[in-house]
Amino acid sequence: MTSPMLHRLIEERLRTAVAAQLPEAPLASVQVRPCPEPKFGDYQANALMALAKARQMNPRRLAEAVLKDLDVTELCESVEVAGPGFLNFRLRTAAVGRAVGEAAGGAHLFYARSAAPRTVVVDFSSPNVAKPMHVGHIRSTILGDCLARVLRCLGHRVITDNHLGDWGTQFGKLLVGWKHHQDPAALATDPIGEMERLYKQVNTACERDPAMLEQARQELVKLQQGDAQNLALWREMIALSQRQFDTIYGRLGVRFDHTLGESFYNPRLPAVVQALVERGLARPSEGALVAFFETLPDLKDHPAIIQKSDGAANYTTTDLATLAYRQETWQPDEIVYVTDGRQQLHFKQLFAIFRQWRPETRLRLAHVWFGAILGEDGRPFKTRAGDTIRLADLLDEAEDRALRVVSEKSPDLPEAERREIARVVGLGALKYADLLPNRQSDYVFNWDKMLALNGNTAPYLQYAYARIRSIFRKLPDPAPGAAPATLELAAPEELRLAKHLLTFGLVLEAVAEEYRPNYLCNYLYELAGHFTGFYENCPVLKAPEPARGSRLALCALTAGVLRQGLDLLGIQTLEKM
RNA sequence: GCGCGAGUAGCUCAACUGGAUAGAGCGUCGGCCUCCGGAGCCGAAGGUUGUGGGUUCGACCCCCGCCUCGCGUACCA
Repeated sequence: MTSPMLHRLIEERLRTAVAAQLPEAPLASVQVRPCPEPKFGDYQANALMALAKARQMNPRRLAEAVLKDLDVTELCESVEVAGPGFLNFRLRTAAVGRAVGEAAGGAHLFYARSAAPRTVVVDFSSPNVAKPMHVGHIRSTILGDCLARVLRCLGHRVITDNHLGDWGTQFGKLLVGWKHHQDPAALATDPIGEMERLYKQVNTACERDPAMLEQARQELVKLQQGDAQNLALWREMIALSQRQFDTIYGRLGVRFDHTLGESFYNPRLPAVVQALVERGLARPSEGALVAFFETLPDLKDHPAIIQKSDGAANYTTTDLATLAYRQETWQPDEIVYVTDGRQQLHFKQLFAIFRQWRPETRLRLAHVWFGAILGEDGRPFKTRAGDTIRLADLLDEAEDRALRVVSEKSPDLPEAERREIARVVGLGALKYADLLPNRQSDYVFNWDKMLALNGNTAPYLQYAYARIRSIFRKLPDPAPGAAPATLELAAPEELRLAKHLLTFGLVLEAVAEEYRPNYLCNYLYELAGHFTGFYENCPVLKAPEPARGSRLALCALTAGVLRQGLDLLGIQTLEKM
């Protein structure tokens, strides 16, 4: 009867009872969820109302009938029909104590690995070669990494792939700049800055000098035709850029299983175009090859070009080739693309073409899009001079600001320790600020808010963790005895904390299902709040047994869930701060 | 024009398949230091969820109209 998640046990039994009453009813919708108000109970099921409605039954009568077939007596002290047909479950304290005791014994941490693991490709970050990573890359990188971590934690096979922008028309201009205007000293000290400068210089020149533009085109054509010198220079640009990416990803703790950039798919593009034309999915129009969507209302007026009039493929084609490659290579059940919301139309087109091209596929395709990061003025987040903010500078500033706070609050710590704390706190704050808002809304960037020690911030959660850890440092016996198998949960604050711990897995599943890490942020913040209530009202070290053992176990489990939850957000914890 | 998205407390944001009295932080006001980390805690005030209809036992959420803002809308990605 044991399980990391009590609600799941209740749910299974409820489904059995519903099936007895309504044998034909779909059981997936029958779910048990936490009550919004503790006064109603701990968990509720409201699916019966919908089932009754669809069958023109009296919802309360159905609920009462189901209740007769439902036996959860060892888990719940009461099950009631409430209001128009809610089913409210109130857990037995002993059942909570047992479940939490199992976790304290190391059996689980309130979540379960999926019974049906999927293979999921997560495509995120995707910076461009020869350009600095900037603030525009942070949300994709942080969100994608977090989703990959959560999916992995739940037992899915996750493949992360960084789809670099390493091909395209910009390389014609870059090659012109590299060959004629390069400053070797600058390239040695700041290769990305120098490449950026070269691109801007040539790009500006092209705008007023057709000869320059033509020269860039020639270099691009040579590159595309496999010119040895241009290929070598292009590879060097990629290598220099990759070093920058590695540095940033190293600081962020982000890693990729694969880095297959756009150029990897070049050899596959002609076959994709040919296949689409042969299947009648694309046809000539105004000199280009274009896919039309007459039967899809959303896309009726938005055809997609798959081959430009100059014969070159564009990003729709590259993405189709990428999609096909991933399907053939990894046989995923699901591919998740983490990009900003402006690409919604592109992904609608991409998915629509792919569905027509491979109608037999059961692949789940998800465009996980996010809003913009804005400055205090409500405009896109830029430097005071109006320039794009480099990601490296942003990370530096996060650490600098955190160091100032740490040095002010803990001046006695050695500098090396303060710097390490500042690194963890600063980066954690930055990531958390990105993960906390609903990803689909724009959010306003604010250093002071993200680094605050109160409110829903990473430093607050890290602080909560460190505070718990300090309790264990105060133990006279550094290796306390085993936690009790069943916790005593006499105080209301203990019970509330324990019940909240029980819902960790539910939240992780919601994050994975809807691709929304903010659920996890809010869960952890609530957990810290429940812990505070417990901590203020329930002495731990001075409590007599058996309360002391139970409370120590609650502390250890809260710390464990905080650490695990923050780790899933890509955020580190500290023993002291 | 069309499409997508947003509009929730003074500000920044939440709100878990439609579910019960829409919640936090900041700011404001008022409390709590003999106590395991005060980098803290407790409390109060603050709302016609842009607007007008509709569906429903029940709507921030679904449908229709309107207003405001952002983004996108065939050869950049």
